[in-house]
Amino acid sequence: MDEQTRLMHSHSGVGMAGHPGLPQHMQEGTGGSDGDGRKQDIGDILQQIMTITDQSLDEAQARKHALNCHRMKPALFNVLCEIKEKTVLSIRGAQEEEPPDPQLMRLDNMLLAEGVAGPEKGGGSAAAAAAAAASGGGSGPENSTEHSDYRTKLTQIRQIYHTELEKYEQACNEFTTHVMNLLREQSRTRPISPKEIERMVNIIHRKFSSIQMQLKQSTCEAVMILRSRFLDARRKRRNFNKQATEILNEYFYSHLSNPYPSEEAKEELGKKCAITVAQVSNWFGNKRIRYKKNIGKFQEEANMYAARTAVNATNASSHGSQANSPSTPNSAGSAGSFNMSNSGDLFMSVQSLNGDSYQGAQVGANVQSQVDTLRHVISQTGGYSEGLTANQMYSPQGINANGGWQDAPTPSSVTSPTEGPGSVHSDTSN
DNA sequence: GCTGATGATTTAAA
DNA sequence: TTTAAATCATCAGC
Repeated sequence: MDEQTRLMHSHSGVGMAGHPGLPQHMQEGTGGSDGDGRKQDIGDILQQIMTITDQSLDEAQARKHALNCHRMKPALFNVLCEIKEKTVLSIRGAQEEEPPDPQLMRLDNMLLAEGVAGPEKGGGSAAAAAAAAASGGGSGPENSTEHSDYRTKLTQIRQIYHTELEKYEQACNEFTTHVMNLLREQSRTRPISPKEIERMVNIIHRKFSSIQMQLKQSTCEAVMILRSRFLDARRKRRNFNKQATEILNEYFYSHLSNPYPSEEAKEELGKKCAITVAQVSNWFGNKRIRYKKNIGKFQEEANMYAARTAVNATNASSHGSQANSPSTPNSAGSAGSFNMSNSGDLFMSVQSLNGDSYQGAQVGANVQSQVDTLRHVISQTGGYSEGLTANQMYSPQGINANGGWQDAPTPSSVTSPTEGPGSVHSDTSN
């Protein structure tokens, strides 16, 4: 800067013709040859620019006016703009070429999907539909009330979002206009090209869009909270109806040695219970772990279902028809039909009643007597105890020493478990 | 309101 | 991918 000033002072003596406030000798011509004269002109203008702050306001205004009206001004302006373009702006320009922010895109997509952004869709009908689906398609008054509540709250979020967005946009436009006017004004004395103004506008927009992103993020969070509050399946948990539970329990206890229904069996159970396959899987997962954890607690239940199964088996046998139970993957019941009438698992459920057999579970004498009764019933049906001895019937099966079902790991492709002396085919029976 | 039951979710392992 | 196990969140009976 000092060097520049010093150099510029060395050119003093060259002035602007016909302008007030300039040395008289400067106004009399360009002086010397054309080339030298132009150089001196430029040097003089630069010097005046550099010293403009040292002058009084009136003097500065007069010089400013003189500069604006100078014949060399447009050329100088262009040159400075060009230099600026090649240096600062070229660097800045490279930085500005950014791909669209993926996070912003995600937020936009989510807000669109939720019906918060974009055109009004009846207060988030898509989300309401999702709510209906999540609640198992229930269409009771309770559901509709909750959905309208959900919609109301979503509409509130939408309104707040749009209000804030409008505010941001308004502020952005105001600020942009202000900056543009300022830059345009300054472009009369500084080398500011329209392109640079445009870039500045883009920078302002980016700054504001980062604020917008925060708004979108907050809105998304609010929607997520709302969704979890209203749509979270856990919050919407409803116990299965009694009949469904009975069907599931019936299957579980009749396949106690291998309570891993195949996909087909799950589908069939799901159909019968009016629940999804996933729910069937959940139910069996829960049941297995809870049964294993506390066999004693489930003894009575197991006993009851074993008895029921036995009775069904008896009826089935005497009527020559099949009981209504889904087949296990390794049972040889007719495909698609519910066949548990002759399942060897019946024995397993009976065995499970024998507390000595499983992890120290206690079984009372009454249970033992029921087991005996069941054995009797089973033996009467003919075909269930074929080839089985009393020892086989009471040998520990199903849950092994580690607390797992023997053939649990391959539920969908179960083959016969290892059959040692005194063992019973886990699911056999055919 | 407390407590057990229960359906769903998450995490780790195979 | 399926399962066990742990955990969460709600339901339901008292």
